[in-house]
Amino acid sequence: MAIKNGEDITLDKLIQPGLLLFVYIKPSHGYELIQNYNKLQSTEEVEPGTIYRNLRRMEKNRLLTSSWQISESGPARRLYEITEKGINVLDETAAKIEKQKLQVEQFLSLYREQKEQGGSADEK
Amino acid sequence: MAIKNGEDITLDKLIQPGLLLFVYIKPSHGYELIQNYNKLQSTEEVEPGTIYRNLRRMEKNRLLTSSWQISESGPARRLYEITEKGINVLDETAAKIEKQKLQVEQFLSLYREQKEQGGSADEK
DNA sequence: AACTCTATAGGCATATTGCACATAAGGGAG
DNA sequence: CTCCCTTATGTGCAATATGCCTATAGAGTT
Repeated sequence: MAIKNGEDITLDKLIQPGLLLFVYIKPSHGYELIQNYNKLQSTEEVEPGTIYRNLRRMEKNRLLTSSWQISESGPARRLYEITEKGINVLDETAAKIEKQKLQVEQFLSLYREQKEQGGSADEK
Repeated sequence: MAIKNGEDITLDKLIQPGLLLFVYIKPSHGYELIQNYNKLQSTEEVEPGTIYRNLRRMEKNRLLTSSWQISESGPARRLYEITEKGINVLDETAAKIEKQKLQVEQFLSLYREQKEQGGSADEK
């Protein structure tokens, strides 16, 4: 979460973990990852610029490597592949996400609990 | 996720949703919320400064209201209560978090699927 | 020549955090 | 009384990440 307005509460979009996983499944380039990401994930769309910057960042951090591929049609594309380090980080991140899932479930169960109990007596 | 190092992938800590829910359950002040938050949630600890700033921000956005309470022992504390708007935002946020849970589950299932299939032939 | 699609990327303003530090009340030890 | 610890709230600064907009460029179509 970053800019926008500060008014509404935004949630994590798992950009880096998602990209890392996609590239792990199949080496790919930015434009394709944008398509995949925005079709698969059930959240708001992510800016192309954000995707590209995250890919460059992950390459800088040696989670990915890239090489230019000349395609028969259209401009050259940067093909990303995951590194050993990237796989390790992916594994660690998956573990963190499991914890986050617990956290999310904890939030939702607390929320529902409160809605059920407080809802009847405190009907406004 | 914000500062730190840029090296490792950080996940959302649900600070605002968590605080909003806690205050919804019981009006409370910052110091107490820090204790609750850092004890209940299964993630890394959150800076006191971050908690206080989020509370002030949510008050500015009219999700919370605060009033000074003088306690018998120790300095005055700012007691936060949730507003109507805050409850609405909490409800909306809970809906978003349900979606995020799906997203998280989607990530984990894709991840495990890939680990099982790729794992046997590619044992490091 | 103009337009569209593919493909990558940077500038700028804004938002948020981590770390450190400041402030302040009250209580206990010496 | 002074020093220190706990409670309690907050700010300044640098760093980081994103949204929105714009630039660049190859290749094919009209």
